[in-house]
Amino acid sequence: MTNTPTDVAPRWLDEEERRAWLGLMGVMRRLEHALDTQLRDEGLTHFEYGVMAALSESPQRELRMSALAAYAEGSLSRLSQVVARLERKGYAHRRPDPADGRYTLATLTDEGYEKIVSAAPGHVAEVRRLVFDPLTKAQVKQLSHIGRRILHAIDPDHSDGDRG
Amino acid sequence: MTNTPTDVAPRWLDEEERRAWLGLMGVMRRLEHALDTQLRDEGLTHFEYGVMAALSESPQRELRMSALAAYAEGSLSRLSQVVARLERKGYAHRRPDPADGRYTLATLTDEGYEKIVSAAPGHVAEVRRLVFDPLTKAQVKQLSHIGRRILHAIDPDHSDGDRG
DNA sequence: CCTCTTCACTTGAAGCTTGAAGTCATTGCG
DNA sequence: CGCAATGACTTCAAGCTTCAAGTGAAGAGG
Repeated sequence: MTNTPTDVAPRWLDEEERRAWLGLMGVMRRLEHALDTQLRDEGLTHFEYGVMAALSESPQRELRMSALAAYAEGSLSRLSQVVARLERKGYAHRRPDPADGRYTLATLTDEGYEKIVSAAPGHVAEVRRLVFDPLTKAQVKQLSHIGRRILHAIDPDHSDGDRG
Repeated sequence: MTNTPTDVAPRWLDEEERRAWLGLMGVMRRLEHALDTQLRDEGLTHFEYGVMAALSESPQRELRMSALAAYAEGSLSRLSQVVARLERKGYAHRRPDPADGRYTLATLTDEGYEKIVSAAPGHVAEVRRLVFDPLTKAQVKQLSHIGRRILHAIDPDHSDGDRG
């Protein structure tokens, strides 16, 4: 069925790799969508949830925008837009860092904290249902390793304590 | 059918699950971005590439829109917009199915075929570099299994060809 | 001081995606 | 045949993301 013709093929994907690739792509596309759908009732996107969750776990529920962008795996530009949205919703607040005016500190408001606390159980339950329940403990461990290796290939200096 | 938004706190994620989750999220966000970046030189998005690749491997390089949407893991609405874009670029063509006017057949033009053939080697090389080179053969196999299980949890009737 | 450069962040415009509503062909039923 | 129902796609308006350009704070050099 396959054997797509090309003139200058590097190493093509073999059957097993193809299966893995389809699986990975499917998960990437469908999981994100499923999580967004679950959070839709809460009026949050999955990315917004991630941002608020990161803030909620930080000291003073506060982080510099650049640090927050790294946690949330998004560009600074995207984060800026999203935090502006969260501010409009009353969930977050921004202020210049008193220690250095070039930095901006994003803070989770009390309302934002309540929001994330009430949304978290449902969200975690969905994550568990879709990702962890179907996997064995060994597979979860494998997934950690696999994820770390791919991330390292994408960005070698992504703060890793990588060991073999 | 609404998900219970709050209620009881379910089982939280343990350390290993947390690591796996961060890995998976990181891969989802960064890999898609990396692939889009690689294909940017070709003037294609990763999703467009997937659509064209699916067509190129089909008989007559032609598929019904709904079938194509399933292959590409996207909504029919999204696909419709994307194929319109590909049509504007001269890479694809649409026509009503002569056998039943409710269906639409999307076809890859010769120009589109040339495009995908010239873009494929670079793209596959990048996929290999980011995903398969860093993994052992055993991990690739694990990834197939893990992906299949998660996909099954997201959508139980998604063509289940599980053989081991 | 004043200006130049760097750095962290924000804004603007364009493009992509989404869910809802709309279109159009075929089928079912009287 | 007429007319509603179904199904497959398309379009629309709104929202989100992106890259590039812009803003403003801190420090360096004169």
